[in-house]
Amino acid sequence: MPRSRKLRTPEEPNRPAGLDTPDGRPPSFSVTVAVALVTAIEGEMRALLIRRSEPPEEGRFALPIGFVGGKESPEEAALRVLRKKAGVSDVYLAQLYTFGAPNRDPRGRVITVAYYALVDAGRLASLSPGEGAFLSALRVPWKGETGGPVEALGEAVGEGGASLPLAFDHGEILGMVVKRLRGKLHYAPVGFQLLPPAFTLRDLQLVHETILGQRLNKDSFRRSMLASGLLEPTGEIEAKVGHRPAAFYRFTQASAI
Amino acid sequence: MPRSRKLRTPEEPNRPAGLDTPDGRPPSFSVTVAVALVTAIEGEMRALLIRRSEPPEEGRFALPIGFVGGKESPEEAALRVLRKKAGVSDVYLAQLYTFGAPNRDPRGRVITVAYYALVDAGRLASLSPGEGAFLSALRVPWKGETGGPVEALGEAVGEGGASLPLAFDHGEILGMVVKRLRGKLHYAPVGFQLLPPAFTLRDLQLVHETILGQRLNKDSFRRSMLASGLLEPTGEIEAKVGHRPAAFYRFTQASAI
DNA sequence: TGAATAGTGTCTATAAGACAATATCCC
DNA sequence: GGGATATTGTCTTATAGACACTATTCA
Repeated sequence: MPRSRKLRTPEEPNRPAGLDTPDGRPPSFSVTVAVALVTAIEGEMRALLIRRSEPPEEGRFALPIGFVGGKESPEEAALRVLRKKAGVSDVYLAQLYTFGAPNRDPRGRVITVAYYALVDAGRLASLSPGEGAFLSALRVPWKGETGGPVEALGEAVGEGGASLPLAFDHGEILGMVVKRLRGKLHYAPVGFQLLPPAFTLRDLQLVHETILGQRLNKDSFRRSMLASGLLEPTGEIEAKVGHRPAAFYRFTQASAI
Repeated sequence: MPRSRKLRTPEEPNRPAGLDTPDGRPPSFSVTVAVALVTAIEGEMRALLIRRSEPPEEGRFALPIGFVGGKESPEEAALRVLRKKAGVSDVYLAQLYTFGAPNRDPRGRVITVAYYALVDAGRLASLSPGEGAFLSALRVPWKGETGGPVEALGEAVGEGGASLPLAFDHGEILGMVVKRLRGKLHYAPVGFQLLPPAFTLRDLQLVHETILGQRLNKDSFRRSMLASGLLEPTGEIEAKVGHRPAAFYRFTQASAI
């Protein structure tokens, strides 16, 4: 039973014992978080990107990233990064995937926990993203839940803008976000995190269509959403819309996704 | 552009620069993996547990765990742990969630990447798990995809065995596995990872019912599975079953879940 | 032959898609 | 009033559940 060393040394802090590694000693990692801040605007998925001003990947576009500090959880780090790099708080945040390939970062052993955050487009308009940060439109080159990387565009998808060079594996991460959201939509009311508190059925359908990348049947969508019990009318209706105003709804559940 | 230090020191390897942390310097982490090796036997979900023979959590029951080595990815570490602690290779492995709360482990800062592995019960019978390892039945105290921890039982669920004390947050991890599998079942043919290459529709239905924790309509299940195009008859039929033999099927897709 | 489950066919209930008709607002 | 979209209602089609009936094997 050689449980061995009880003493700590600076370069090897106290760690769980009795576990096996190839070289016998657990190596040290840096842990970072990457956050995909996603919204839906005018039928497009968009994500916050920041142009990198220094190596590595200088000049390429990256998700907000940051180290996990010594006294915070990865999730807290993600929220801190969102606050600092994107100027947003109180957003829905969920863990996506953890990357840790040995040669992922040439400068050392790094584990990255990727998160995605959802926010309604209206709130982003009044926020102050940091230097070089902007909302890039996403082009998804696959259907359904096939998966794979997505492209980030400088302009709106419909305007044929060139795709931006993405740093690291951030194109893959954004692709996983889209795939995850499409999956969630099958059984969870994802949409309301991308919408203001009150919205019309048309707004909700457009968000669903934007996430799924395909048109939906209007009648069926109305019926199923109204029958789901997740919506309740606010009593308000649209104003000044040039046509019959739609009723506003809110979600009856405060959480979900 | 103070990209600074190119030199490495033992206690602080070269790390990405230009990122913010509360204390200015990225701290070091140990990274571990925990693997839930899950199967379905006779209508029960089961997972491999190992009784811990040393602190912390001595005497409690834990998933197979291990450090991520210096030259392997977390996924490779998970496969290595499965091979060493459970004696299994060539299993379906998927990432589940990453845990990294600051006080998760009293001995230092640890990030744990949790995985789940699926294997058909027949294969486990011929394998040799390590010392103190066994397949524990899982009792799921919630319905649908509510989520929450599950209990591990020393005996079969139906036999009223006492629930075993689980180490760390492994009850939560197992609960997340069940929740994840139930979610996947809505849109992916999860079942075939828990079945041998050839199986009857009854076998498949029992696996689905075991995962979901509820009975399914036999007629609808048959129709939808056969209409899905995911199954094809092997041409073989059961033998010596005391009743009309069922046809064997195989999955037409080699991957999925 | 009987027990037991596999597999088929049919009917019904429910959900989804299509489409027409009406309602309501702003210009 | 005209344009535009919301909302309601009805009809059709697809899918899921219920159930009766036949088929096949082994004890």
